Amino acid sequence: MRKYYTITELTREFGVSTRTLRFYEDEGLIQPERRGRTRLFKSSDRHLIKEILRGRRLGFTIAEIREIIDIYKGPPGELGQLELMMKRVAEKREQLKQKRKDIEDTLAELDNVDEACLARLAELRVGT
Amino acid sequence: MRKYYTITELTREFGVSTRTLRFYEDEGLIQPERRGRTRLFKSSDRHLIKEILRGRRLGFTIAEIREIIDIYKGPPGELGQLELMMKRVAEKREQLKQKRKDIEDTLAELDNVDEACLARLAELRVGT
DNA sequence: CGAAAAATTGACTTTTACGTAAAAGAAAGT
DNA sequence: ACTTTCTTTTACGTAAAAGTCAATTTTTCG
Repeated sequence: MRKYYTITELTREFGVSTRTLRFYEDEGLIQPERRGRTRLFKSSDRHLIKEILRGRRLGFTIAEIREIIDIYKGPPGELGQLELMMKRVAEKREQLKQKRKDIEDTLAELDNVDEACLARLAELRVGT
Repeated sequence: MRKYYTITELTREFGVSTRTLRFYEDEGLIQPERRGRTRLFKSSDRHLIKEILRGRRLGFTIAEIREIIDIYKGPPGELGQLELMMKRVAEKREQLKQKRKDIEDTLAELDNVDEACLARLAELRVGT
């Protein structure tokens, strides 16, 4: 386990710019330590970045990603808060399931296209 | 089977604005007929809109959605084009599978959160 | 130490995907 | 016929998510 990552190490690993990581910091999604002015990223920050980018790939907005991250931060002590959190978890789950269904549907259509292509290829080989 | 849909019928059905549908037309994603100036949407247009919105939910850009739609338009005749298309189908499939994996991972983390919440709830009930 | 490479801040710009408003032509109900 | 409701075009506006540029530090390494 490494102690710290520099910002450029992480930009290279994840294929994002420094501007992007600083933007995420401005947005409060990550809070790397500082030595003087320089940012020091720990592996927990690195992991958070992974989650942020995962959310991004799924088309979530920064606000939505923030919600998800807040959820990960662990359950609060108070009863009302707990119930609210579980409700939010349920909502996110529904969103994700919808997306998964969208993916399955799209994959199915791509399968059809693929078959049509193969059929057309076969025709061509026979020499239409 | 209905013959035509008006623009507002579709906006209501899909929960989008007229501006959005016109925007998609400007972008060449749909091409409704015209009677005079008024747009007439057929069920094929309606179906296309469904696909567009599905892509949108998945976080695809308009350009990417256009690619997918172009793919659906059916296999071209020429061999080179066919091979190109199959390559693009394969690429999209990979993108979608990545997204699906992202979803599974996120769902798994939500499961953990849920469990933690339930555990905390149990503690509260016993009276910590 | 001293130069080169890396990091920081701040400001301005860009792109995407629409929102909004204005002005005017068409449709439909009474 | 008249009013209300739709619809259209044109044009400008905007929020989100960075990109880009410039001017400074700060670090690193020979």
